[in-house]
Amino acid sequence: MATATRAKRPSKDSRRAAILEAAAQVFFEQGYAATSIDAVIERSGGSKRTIYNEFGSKEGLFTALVSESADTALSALSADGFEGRSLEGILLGFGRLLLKMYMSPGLIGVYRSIMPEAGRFPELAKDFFEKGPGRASDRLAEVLESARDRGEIQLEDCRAAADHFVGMFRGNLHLRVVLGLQPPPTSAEVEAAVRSAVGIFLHGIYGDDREGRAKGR
Amino acid sequence: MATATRAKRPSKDSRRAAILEAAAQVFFEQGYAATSIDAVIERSGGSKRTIYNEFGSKEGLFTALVSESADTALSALSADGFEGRSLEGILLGFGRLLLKMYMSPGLIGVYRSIMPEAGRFPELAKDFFEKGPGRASDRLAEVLESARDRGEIQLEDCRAAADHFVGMFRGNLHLRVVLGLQPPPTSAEVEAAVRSAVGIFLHGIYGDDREGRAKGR
DNA sequence: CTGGTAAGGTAACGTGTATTACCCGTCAAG
DNA sequence: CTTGACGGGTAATACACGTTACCTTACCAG
Repeated sequence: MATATRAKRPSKDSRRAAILEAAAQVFFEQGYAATSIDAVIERSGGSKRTIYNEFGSKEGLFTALVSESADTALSALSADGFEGRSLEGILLGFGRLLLKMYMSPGLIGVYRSIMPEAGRFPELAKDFFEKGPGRASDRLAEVLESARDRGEIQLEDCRAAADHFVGMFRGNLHLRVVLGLQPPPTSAEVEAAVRSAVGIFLHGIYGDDREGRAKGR
Repeated sequence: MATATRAKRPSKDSRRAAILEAAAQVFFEQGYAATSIDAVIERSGGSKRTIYNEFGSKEGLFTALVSESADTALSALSADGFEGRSLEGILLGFGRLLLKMYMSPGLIGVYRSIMPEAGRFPELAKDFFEKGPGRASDRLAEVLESARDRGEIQLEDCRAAADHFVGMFRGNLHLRVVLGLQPPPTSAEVEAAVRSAVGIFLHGIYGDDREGRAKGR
């Protein structure tokens, strides 16, 4: 049996992808409990049997969907090329990355759907938090600590500061989008929000000797 | 008919309150779609008929629950006695108020349950946002603007800054609690988080002439 | 005390849904 | 071309839930 499965019948992977695509539409729109397997099938084509063969159950499908959506949306957090930059540059880059991630349809959907189900899927909630907001905060805390070690900033609790920074990007703008009260922001709006947040955060970080002040205009 | 309804049969108000109490437990724990009317009755006593007489439908019950929970938790936002205080004092007080509100069981529950239902209850979502995070941001923006007018701070976009401030109090700590990954923070943790957030926010706000610097220790 | 009214309780109804038993077409080997 | 087996489609099953029809009981006017 060749590993390359050419087939008239759609390949296993494409079936799986189509189901996950359809599942994203309905689960992320209606929530886990209100979504029926039939509704997924209506959009993906194929049959319920395929879903049960591939994912085992409704829970399995939801778990796989959330897990993969989060992984995809959050994978950008791994690729950090922040080495040679200034602290302001790092924060701006990090902020843009964060805000774009948080505003991506995949993560918005994960947010919407995981909240009431966190009790039913504790491991999923834990994984999501640690891979996303938790990791973002960890990485930023490291950056801040090394900056503190170099004497660039003065900060008592780098971890708390990192949490606050991350929180600024899940503020009212994010909430409005998650609640469906407004469409995702344009690139210009994203950029403005990032610059504003970084400005506030940065100028509160610099110590009393304000050497870095002239750098930003 | 006397207004004081002494009754062997529990008064209408107490029945209503008992139902809402029970509804809060199950809706906020399981989410709207996964909650059955029977589950509410099991905890409140009484009968389904009572619920349908009082609230009309499952949707009506949920709407009333979210609406009243939000009103109760958010009523503290109206009572502002921030007049004579310094900007730092105002922000600290406002921060404590915000964080305690966001961590209250009622608002945590509203958060959990309204997210995936925002599409189904657009008005409820809008009301919630405007009465809560939106209003908080509005009020803070006013405070910031008047401070700017007095020359205390230099800030381009007070509205954006207010959103960021509010966002810091819905950061990773809040998310962990909403996802059930940790219990609500103690008073000491709340105080530490507030001081940290206000510190970052404030020292980023003060203009180049850093007159207010000596005030806070 | 008595009758009338409205609210509370019970049980049924119809619907929707997760899951599975069964059957058919398709694909690879011989 | 034939054959055997496996994945995919259909329909049935068992169940849970929102809602309501009907009955019972508690309250109040006279």
